[in-house]
Amino acid sequence: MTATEVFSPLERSFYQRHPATVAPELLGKVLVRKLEGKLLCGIIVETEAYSSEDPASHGFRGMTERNRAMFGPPGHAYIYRIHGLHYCFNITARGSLPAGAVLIRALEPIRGIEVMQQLRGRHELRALTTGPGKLTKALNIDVRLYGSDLTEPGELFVAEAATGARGAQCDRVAVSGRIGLSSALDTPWRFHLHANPYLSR
DNA sequence: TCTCAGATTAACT
DNA sequence: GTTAATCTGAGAC
Repeated sequence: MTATEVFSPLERSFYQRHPATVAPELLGKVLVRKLEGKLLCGIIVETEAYSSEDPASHGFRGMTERNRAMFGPPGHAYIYRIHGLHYCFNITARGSLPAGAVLIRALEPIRGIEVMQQLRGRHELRALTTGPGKLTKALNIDVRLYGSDLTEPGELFVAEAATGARGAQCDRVAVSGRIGLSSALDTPWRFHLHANPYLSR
């Protein structure tokens, strides 16, 4: 990493829209994690949209202690634990909805890869961030970052695509049904960059 | 108060 | 292909 690289967070207005609109536009953006002076970055290659009008969403049945961030202001981190073991990282996004968020499912690592390998305990690039629980571990994301403002250049934020980053933003966006759900499978709210090698599956 | 399913992963056979 | 690991909230009792 060089000191000349500057990442600017996306503006709040980017997140003040429906999750299904925000989710595909997040593809190709860069997730930036500052960790002990080091910079860990990855291109977002796979997302899923969730909203309070969706039976599969945590926000569907009202606010609980865990999901309260979904009902808060847009552009913040919603982090939760799944199956008692793994964390999933979401970005809150909603227009006039009472709650909404976009799940980040997979990244393409571009900076701080050695640190990610340490955190994950794995060496293969394709095993670092190709799943929701994997990327949170690779970037050391946990509940300490719950509610973080992703429009501020702090420990964690989302920036415009870095120049020369494999031209990820030129890839085509593909749409499909979401993964791992038992309800609302006919809602095509999973978005990913076509043929990217770092998709979760 | 108790039970179960879940936006998952990795280590088994 | 199958299963264990193990936390939270909803729904049953």
